[in-house]
Amino acid sequence: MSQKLFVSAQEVAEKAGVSRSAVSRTFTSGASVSPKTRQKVLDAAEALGYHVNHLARGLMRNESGIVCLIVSELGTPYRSALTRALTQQLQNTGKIAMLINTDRSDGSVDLALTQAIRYRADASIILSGLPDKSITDLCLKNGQRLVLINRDDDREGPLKINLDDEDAAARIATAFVRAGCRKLAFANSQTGTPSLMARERGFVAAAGALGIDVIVERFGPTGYESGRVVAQQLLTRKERPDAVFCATDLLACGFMDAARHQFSMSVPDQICVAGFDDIEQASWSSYGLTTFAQPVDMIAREAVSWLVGDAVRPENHSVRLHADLVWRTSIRGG
Amino acid sequence: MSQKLFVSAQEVAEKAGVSRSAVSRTFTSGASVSPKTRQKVLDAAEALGYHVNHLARGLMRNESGIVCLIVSELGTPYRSALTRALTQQLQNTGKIAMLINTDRSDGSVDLALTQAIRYRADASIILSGLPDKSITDLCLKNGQRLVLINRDDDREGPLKINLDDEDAAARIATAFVRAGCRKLAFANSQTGTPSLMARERGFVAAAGALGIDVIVERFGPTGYESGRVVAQQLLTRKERPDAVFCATDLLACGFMDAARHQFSMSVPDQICVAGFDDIEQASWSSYGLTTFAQPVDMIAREAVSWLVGDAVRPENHSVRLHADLVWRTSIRGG
DNA sequence: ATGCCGCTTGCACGCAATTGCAAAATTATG
DNA sequence: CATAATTTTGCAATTGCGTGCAAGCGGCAT
Repeated sequence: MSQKLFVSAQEVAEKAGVSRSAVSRTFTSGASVSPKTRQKVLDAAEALGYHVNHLARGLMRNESGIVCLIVSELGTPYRSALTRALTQQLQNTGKIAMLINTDRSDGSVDLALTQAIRYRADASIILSGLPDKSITDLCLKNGQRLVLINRDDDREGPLKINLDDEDAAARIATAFVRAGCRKLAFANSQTGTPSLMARERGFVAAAGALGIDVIVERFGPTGYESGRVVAQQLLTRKERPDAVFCATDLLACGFMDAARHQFSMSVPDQICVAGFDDIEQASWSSYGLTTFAQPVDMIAREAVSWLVGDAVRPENHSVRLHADLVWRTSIRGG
Repeated sequence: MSQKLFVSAQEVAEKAGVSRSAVSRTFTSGASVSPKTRQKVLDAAEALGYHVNHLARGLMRNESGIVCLIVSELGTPYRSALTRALTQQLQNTGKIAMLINTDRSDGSVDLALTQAIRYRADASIILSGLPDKSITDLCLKNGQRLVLINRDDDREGPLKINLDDEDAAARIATAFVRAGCRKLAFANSQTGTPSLMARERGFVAAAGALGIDVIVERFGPTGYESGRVVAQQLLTRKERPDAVFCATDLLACGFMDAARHQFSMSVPDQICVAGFDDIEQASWSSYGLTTFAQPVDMIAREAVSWLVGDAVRPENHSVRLHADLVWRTSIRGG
């Protein structure tokens, strides 16, 4: 009574008075069915509430249609925006997203990928963390495609999508100098993820080329609170910086709030601030943060089109996308 | 050569020198296997990189382990926080989340549920929109469980999780009055979702009971920009309100920013503001928004524990959770 | 009428697992 | 040591579906 099973192709076949294969062919694009049996099947299916079992189909075709999204800190603006774009793109191409949370703990990503393998996901997209080589090898060996977003890794096989972090950092350094700033600082988290470190490297190097030393301060995870703490550290020095590049917008928001409300400083008059990601909050008028836009839609498009493509893909495929500078009011001039 | 298939239980059985059932039993908790065959199987599995095929398992057991999350506007702080909590809870209980984006378009949710049926999801959790009755009936008939979060619907079968929106709205009305406000306003979006309308109703009713008329203004979707527009509408009246309850925090942030930066008003001295959701940004020092906290973790726990429970569930199960008032600085006094 | 061609259709097998049942192997008991 | 009791184990059936193969069917030219 309660656990009534789903309708199967068999039942549809009986009701339509055809063979089960006819039902199967009706729902398989490119199969040979005459228009009239096709219609009989569709009517019967509609009447019974039949829907193809994608578990069984996946079993046969050896292609589940599932793509695994591996994410940490989904509650964060940038991560959720990217996740949204990815699931949307996947849906548009007939795939479906499986979502797995990870945390900082060791092996968390490996566990997620194991789940992806169990469900025979066609591919996995990794937005956070970096899996063990043995696991990625297993994925690849089984024909599962892998996409690494913003994780600068040099192993072969996966598609790697990155931004021009270093170049962007250099651009903002010159922007600061052009605005008359001379005491530059970089605010980072302590997570040390590849893209954050690339921004730091690029900023320090570009400033160095202009003859300026950069004060680098790192603290905690990549969030608003850390931005406040770093502000505390930078603004209690005897020589305050007059421009700060924050590794992410969340850090920048925290920094600006502390600078304004705790140290009564004016942005951009006394200190210029820039961020990275272009989260929605960056455009809110309390911040007006000048920042670099992550091209989330383009990232999603690149990832998904590569996943579904049967084009022979080069062994070491890597995409580098450009981050546009979005100019707002947190830097003087412009 | 490329599409090397996954390792099957058959191959593991051969390598371990046992039958395929022994392999199956090794990976089925509660099955009877002797310690030594079990070990032989585990060794062989490890060596070959074998992982149980959950598609096939789901087929046999008639239980896929998949739970469908149906969400719109995932990029939004509240939605992403709730989604995160849900996927985490699901993982903790051995289930896995499938994520489907919906938009405002007709039948978008129905399409999502169809996908859920195709993949034989054990359950679906709907965070946005409301599906057609014919579809939910189909889900329920097939033994798929349904959870509706913040969608006040009266159909039988699904679990409904709601907050005490009306009561919360009444509490904030008295708080405004206690702070000395007399000209109350309510800022809403035009989406007219049940919980938003409940907040509006509750606020208007409670104010009415205190002898106060409420100016209600509605605009657009539920986001920051709409908050700004509503501010425009409310603050250009000849009699400005001195307290505004915004249906969500995003609206409240937009409202506060417009009030401060566009109308040069001081919050809370000239106007008090309250929101709903307690998104992370509400606690940022630029806002310090007094708001009601959505108990996302508790919502997730309730939903998931009901999904996995075999307890006979009453036909019309409904949970009403309490939204705590988080007092910050956007209302005078306290 | 016969032969040929092309499109449909059904049969039967295979995909990767779980599980009831009975035989075999192990252990406990008299 | 024989017998009973208790696991363990393998066989075979089952889940829902896709697909190669051969048979069936209709149309057309000879």
